[in-house]
Amino acid sequence: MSAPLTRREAKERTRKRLIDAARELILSGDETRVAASTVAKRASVAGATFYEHFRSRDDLLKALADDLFDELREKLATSRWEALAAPSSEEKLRQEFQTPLAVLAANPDLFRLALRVRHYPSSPLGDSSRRFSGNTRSDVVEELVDRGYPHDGPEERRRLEMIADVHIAATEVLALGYLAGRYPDLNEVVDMLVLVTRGTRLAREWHGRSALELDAEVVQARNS
Amino acid sequence: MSAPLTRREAKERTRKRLIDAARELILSGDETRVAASTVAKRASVAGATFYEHFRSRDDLLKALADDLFDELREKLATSRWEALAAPSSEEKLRQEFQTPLAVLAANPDLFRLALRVRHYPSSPLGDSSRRFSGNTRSDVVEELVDRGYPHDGPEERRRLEMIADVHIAATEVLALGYLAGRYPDLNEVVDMLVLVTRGTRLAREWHGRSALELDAEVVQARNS
DNA sequence: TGTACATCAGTGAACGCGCGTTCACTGATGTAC
DNA sequence: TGTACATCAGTGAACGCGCGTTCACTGATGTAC
Repeated sequence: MSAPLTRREAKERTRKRLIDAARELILSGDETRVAASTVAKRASVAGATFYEHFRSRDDLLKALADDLFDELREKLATSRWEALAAPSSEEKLRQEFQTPLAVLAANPDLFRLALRVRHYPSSPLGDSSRRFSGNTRSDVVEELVDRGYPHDGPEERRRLEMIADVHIAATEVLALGYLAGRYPDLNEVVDMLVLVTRGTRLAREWHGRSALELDAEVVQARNS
Repeated sequence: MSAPLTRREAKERTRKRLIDAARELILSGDETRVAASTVAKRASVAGATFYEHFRSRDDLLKALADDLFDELREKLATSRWEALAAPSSEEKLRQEFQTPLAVLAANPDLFRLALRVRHYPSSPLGDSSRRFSGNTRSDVVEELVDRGYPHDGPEERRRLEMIADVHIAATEVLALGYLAGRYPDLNEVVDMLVLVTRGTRLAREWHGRSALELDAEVVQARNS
């Protein structure tokens, strides 16, 4: 039997249907195709109903974008917890790349959406997306500080941000290559990311010395 | 006095006006706004004239995209020539990052366009953009081979592609950070990129050994 | 060199389409007594 | 518990807009004799 829906329940149900419909549409490709009318059609309601729930198309898109990116950020944030549980410090480092990679690989639609809208200043999704990127960078910077990277003064902070940017970007391209089938083995991908940190972590010993000086030292040490 | 334009000249002039208009529009933001009618208006011709020169809106967009990305690739390709001219091998490496960075920084609109359309499967620009990305990766892989990175067998080739992807992605994010004002000093950016190669070039000594084993060796060497 | 015709670049007006949004309305749910 | 009215979720039809594209046409340029 059909439970006698209260007005509130009915309205919430319809709203959810609209949001779900928009979500499917937005994740399955081109968000320029996420039209108010299309969303309504997919939710099996009249076009006018859309405006009983959202002030405008952009209103829905913004709400949805916040939801989606918060979700992704939360999933990515679990990586640190999981990494902390790893036995050795090497395993910890690998975990710190493994989990984000797995998250991105498991949510290709969401991942691709983030990549797509990131550079669209005009898109209503652009804002949430850039906020998301900024947050992710902050998260990673924090991680680096925990790992003992120097972070005093603006120059060292800037360096940490650069390292975070590089780690994130590297993770993203390689995840993309994995999704494209170019790098079928995630272990190889993690190996590569660990290798990148072998370079960037040299910044830990950077105190006024230039990259070239530092590099020369490392090379000497290896050859000795 | 107005030179008596021949028909051919007149038509070419109009075509150029249309392409230039489209180019300005596409570089100055949202390419979804590059409508046939907008382009015609900006070129000061009637809307119907557009179709005397291009079969459709997509036709123009594709032609334009090819032009733009070829242009960018050509500019980036000069980096290798310039790098070869550098005196020392360290300077050479720095140049290999410095020039691409300078190119991206000098063409922010074009750079941002490439980023924007890269992940749009439906956009008529998407194809050219992805072809461009693939070419750039090949170019960098070639560069790595020249620098003595091992490239025998599918595994090593894959590794080279990964390294190329990482170098490109790192260059791009940092260039973006420079454009955003977050990393105002390009020298610092180059330092960071050189640091990244300090990690990835460890792949040169990788022959069947794992990243962790190799890393342990390096750490030992440094501490000795 | 002049005349008659062919070609062709460019035009204004119109078409159909999908879209975002509005509006007067309907019928079911909630509430006051 | 029943009745009269208020509220409100959802609707169908319509509006205006910008867009991609087409079409019959114009007037200048090219060509054959």
